[in-house]
Amino acid sequence: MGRSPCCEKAHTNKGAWTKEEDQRLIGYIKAHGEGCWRSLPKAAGLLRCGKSCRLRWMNYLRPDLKRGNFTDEDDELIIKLRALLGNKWSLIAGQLPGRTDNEIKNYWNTHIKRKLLNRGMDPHTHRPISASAAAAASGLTTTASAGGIGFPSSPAAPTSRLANVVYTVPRSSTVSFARPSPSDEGHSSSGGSSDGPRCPDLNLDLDLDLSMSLPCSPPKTAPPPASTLTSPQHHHQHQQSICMCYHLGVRNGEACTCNCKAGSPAGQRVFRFLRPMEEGQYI
DNA sequence: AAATGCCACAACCGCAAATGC
DNA sequence: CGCATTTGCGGTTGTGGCATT
Repeated sequence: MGRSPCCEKAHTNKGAWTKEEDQRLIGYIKAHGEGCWRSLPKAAGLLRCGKSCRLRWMNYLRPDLKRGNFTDEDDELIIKLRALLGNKWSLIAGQLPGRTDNEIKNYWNTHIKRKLLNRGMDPHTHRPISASAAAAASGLTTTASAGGIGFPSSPAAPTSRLANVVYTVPRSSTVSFARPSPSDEGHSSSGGSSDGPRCPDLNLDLDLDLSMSLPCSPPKTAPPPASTLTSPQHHHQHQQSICMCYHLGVRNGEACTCNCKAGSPAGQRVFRFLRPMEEGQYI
């Protein structure tokens, strides 16, 4: 019963990849492109499951990956994005070209958590440790503490079922979140148990680089050529049609009322999208 | 020099969304 | 429309390398 295994485990290698396996995978993808991960191992002569091949390629072998240390600017961006998005590592990685979700996730767990602790910040709540400790002492869980990211908690905040959250972004850019209540969002992955607004008014001072590519449609719908996906030219071409809907979790352009399709004028930009809240998610 | 502990990173697992039929 | 399959994501684990004792 249940799901069939993704591959025939008895005949697949596990653990660290060998150079030969890497070369086989690189060679196959160079010749045939990405995709069809399920059938790729057999076609490429690899004794691996498709998921393993995909992970190896995405996290390690992709030619556009940036190796090396994170800069302080990267750190700060990750901290802000993590505060904004929660553990949406793939979305965070989308803002850091050449970095993978796995890499950022690991980096967060190993470096940035400690960095925040050294600053006296709780890495989970992004609030001063003392405040978190006080909240903990008073019996509040991190999820229940309404404040979120370093702004004062507001117990008197309204509990509207569709709380609008406006994130003000420098460079004349404003990001708006309209968060549906759990009963409104049937597509939420884990249902969500948000009771009350978590971030009624937030200014993260998030300095988004508008040159980053943020396609309105999912890559799957309109996939750009892999070779140009991360090229500076590609970024430049999309500077005038930025929409964060897809990268922030809304698929198929739903709930997107931004001007990305028509090409918004320069200057003030307003992005609107639904941000599904995960169960136990806090920002 | 050997033993032990810690850390960082790669890889795996399970689940949910997306897609195809 | 419903089911099966594929893909992608996030949490967790395993392991190799380095530091310390």
